[in-house]
Amino acid sequence: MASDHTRSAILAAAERLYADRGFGDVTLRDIVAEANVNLAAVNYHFGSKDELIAELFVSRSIATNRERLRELKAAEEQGGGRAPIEVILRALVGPTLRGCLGPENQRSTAARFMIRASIESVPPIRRIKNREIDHLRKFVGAMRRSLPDRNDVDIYWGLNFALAMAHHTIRESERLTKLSEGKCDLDDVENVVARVVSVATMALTAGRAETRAPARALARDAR
Amino acid sequence: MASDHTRSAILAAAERLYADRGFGDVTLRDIVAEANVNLAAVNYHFGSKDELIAELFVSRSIATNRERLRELKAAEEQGGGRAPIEVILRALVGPTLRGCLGPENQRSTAARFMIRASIESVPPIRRIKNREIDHLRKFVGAMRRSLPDRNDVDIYWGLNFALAMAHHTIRESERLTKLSEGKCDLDDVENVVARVVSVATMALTAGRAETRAPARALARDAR
DNA sequence: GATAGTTTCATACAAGTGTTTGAATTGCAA
DNA sequence: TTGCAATTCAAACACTTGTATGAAACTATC
Repeated sequence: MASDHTRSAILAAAERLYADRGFGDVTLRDIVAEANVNLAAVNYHFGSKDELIAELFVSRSIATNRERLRELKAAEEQGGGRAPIEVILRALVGPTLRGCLGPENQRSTAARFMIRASIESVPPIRRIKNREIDHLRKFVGAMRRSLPDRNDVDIYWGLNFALAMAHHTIRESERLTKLSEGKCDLDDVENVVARVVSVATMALTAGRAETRAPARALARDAR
Repeated sequence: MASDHTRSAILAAAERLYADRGFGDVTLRDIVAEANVNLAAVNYHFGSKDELIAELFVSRSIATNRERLRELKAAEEQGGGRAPIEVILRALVGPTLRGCLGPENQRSTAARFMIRASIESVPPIRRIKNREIDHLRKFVGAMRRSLPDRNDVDIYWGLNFALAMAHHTIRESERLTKLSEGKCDLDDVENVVARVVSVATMALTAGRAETRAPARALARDAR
């Protein structure tokens, strides 16, 4: 079975580099340099570069999903099967935001890697990514239980917007900081989480009549 | 001055391919094949691949910005210097959503190219992208005039979330369709625009006390 | 301590990339 | 038509990429 040392060194180095620089411009030679191993080691241990990426993504994916679900289940059990929508949304976007924003030294390479993966969509990952939908369905279920008289379409849109705000804020954090001249403090992660959750909650709980058929009359007037 | 035919054929082909497949896997040889020109033509007319991308991005960028600003100015003039926040947001996200979603045959390659550019962030584009911030500032100004008693931080966050919802919905439209089993109709673009504008408006106009210090007590309780 | 299996290493390889070159072709003015 | 510049073209170039090879080093079992 051997030491496994090289294997995990490669995984760690690859995750770090991909998280920092994206998949586009990280070569195998970059990875083996970072890991201090020989070039051929990647193909020896993983078969190919794509299989390395896939293994990295799968293992990180199930770890992340497990964490989010743990948080969700705990909340639902505590609430006797129904959690407040804010808590559900917090379980959905909190871990990722916390892992990607905040003080540099406490960001997790895992979270940043997953964000890269969700953005760049490189072939080996795209092939696997379908199962993330099954994971999201569990959140849809919890949201349905939390808001029983909300229709499904609104739930889906609410979920979509919650993820949108979280991911976009992470991706464009630098631009938001620059645009606001530092007035939007992205290091205050809990504030960011609260804002995202607050807006998503509003989207999901706003007056029914308005949200079911969202402001179309107004849309026409505005043309 | 010559015919310019080759030049514009290359630009069109490149835009089409980048819009469809992203920057990652479109080679110079793909472009010249699509444009029916010789390989060397790109370097002859543009100097390098990066300069081709940059020129494409710059020209599309100013065109898009001009359109958004035209819509914004018209609205403000009609309202005597102040436009309703919904109309401002509509001018911000409407054109992009309309250009990227909806029936296949009426999507604009320009809009789809710009979305790719905003996602993949390839080096030649990253170098130019700063001026987009100046463009966004004009929308910040309009939003300030529309909501004079809102503080700047809330404005910035509202703008950020509006763009977040629009872009994310475009990028993940396929996933949302699959997740909702078709119940979220992304071909009904005006409905999508209305939803995004509606939620962003709520984010920007919700009760002051709540949004200024967003639900932090609740956040603590939820842990 | 010899041996067989595993792991490392330097090196080579094939394929693909953007770019360059120099000759051919074209288009246009004198 | 002639001459000259602009443009096109096929081919080659230099470089980087992921992968394969075969020898060397290591490890553990007998």
